[in-house]
Amino acid sequence: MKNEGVAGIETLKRLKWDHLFSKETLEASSVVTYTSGTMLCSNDQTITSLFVVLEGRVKIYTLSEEGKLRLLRLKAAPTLIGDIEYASGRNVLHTVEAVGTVTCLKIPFEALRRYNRTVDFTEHLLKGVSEKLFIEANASSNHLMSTLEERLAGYLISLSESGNELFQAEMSQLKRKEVAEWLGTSYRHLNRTLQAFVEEGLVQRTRKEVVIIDSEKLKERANGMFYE
Amino acid sequence: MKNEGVAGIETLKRLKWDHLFSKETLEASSVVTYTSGTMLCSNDQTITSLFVVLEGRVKIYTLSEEGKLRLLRLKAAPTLIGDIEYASGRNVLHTVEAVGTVTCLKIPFEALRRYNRTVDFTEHLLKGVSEKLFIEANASSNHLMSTLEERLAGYLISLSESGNELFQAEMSQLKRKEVAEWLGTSYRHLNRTLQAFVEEGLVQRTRKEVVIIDSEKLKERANGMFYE
DNA sequence: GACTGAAAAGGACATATGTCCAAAAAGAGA
DNA sequence: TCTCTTTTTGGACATATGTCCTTTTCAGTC
Repeated sequence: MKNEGVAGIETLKRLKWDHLFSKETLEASSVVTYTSGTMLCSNDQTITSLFVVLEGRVKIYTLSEEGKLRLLRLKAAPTLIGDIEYASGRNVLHTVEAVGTVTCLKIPFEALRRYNRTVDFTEHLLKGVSEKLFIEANASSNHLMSTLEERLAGYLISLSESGNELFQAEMSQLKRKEVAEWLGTSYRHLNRTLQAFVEEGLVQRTRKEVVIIDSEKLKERANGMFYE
Repeated sequence: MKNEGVAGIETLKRLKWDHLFSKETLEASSVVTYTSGTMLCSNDQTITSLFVVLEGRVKIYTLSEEGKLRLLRLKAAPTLIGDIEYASGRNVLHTVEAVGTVTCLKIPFEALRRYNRTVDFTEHLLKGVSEKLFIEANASSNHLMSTLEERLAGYLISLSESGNELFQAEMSQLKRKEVAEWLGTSYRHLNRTLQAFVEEGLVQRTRKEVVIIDSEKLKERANGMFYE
């Protein structure tokens, strides 16, 4: 790790992730900072490094050829980017973009292959990738099997219930447009559905935010949909 | 491994998977045979063993509370079942059902944790889970971003192109109803779309099968959609 | 060969959702 | 305060897809 790396190691220790990497691996790595809006990697590209997001938040999405955006998640540090590609040897699955300033530890795949094939590290990757698969699979099923009304109600409920802090930290404060992208619908239709909730007295809508009025009925509308 | 296990080891060797498991692990495992239609595991259940499908084919799907079926894949041996759950510690993500007779090596998670925490094995799991994530993510994007027409055309093309033998082996010979479940649509709408293709002279439809007539135009209709 | 159950085919209608716009409202600078 | 841009809001319309049925066709089996 280059001279600027000390801060990186500190953070790794704080996260209890320092045991995952060998000395040689860290020496081959560097701490990188990205300004808001920078892509850490994008769709279908090849990448050659793993990113350990140490600080900041990233936005994960796919962009189709026709330019449609599918927002998957906002993720807060700590998180891994490039794990799936490292594991599968494929091109980048999802585009990742910095939201605000982001600090990463950038570790070449090459170094991982040479100096880091430990059970600890591999199990860490495995656990992480499995979690991502769970989230993706659920999102996918949810989308397939329910209407926007249910998903939107689920989203609002998930933002308001206690015990769901991680989701709230990551997914609140989306702009309206981003909410639409995340729910996989058009801005227009999101508004329409929101309007319906307002008319039924389930929520109140200001220009800035949506406030839940009748969380019981809203929960019924969500029909079991809940995000975490 | 119990006395019936010899056949299991033979198969593992043939698949070049024998180096993945320690002697102790194999001793704690057993070879199990399932008759057609049996569930190896189902949605939201807990499981405690990994299944190495040695012979036969399995059907992977999720069943929602309302009884809607989402068919994910037909998979031929060799394949792993329960890897995601082993890795994440969560309940079963997808229901798995035997199609025809299926032979598995059943390995308790317990034994894996005790006797099998090797880099080789963990990397094998990691690679497998990543692949599954890729397939799931693509399916999900495809579904979100394209109409049934495109997906159906893509399915038909994917079944006919050479160089796609794995997909063909696993996904041909679905019944019409299953195709609908896999494409995530209703039987009715699948028929309607098929009918449109017939009217345009893209395919010919007998009661048993669909034959491609104009694969060029069909490919255009698929609009880049291709499954593998 | 007639019966029967499963699969195929499609008519009729409802609806969730997308597309395209235009007007209103709010901020951001100058 | 006045522009200029961005965001919000919603009208009008098209369409992809689901739901519910009825009819047809075929593959067994008694």
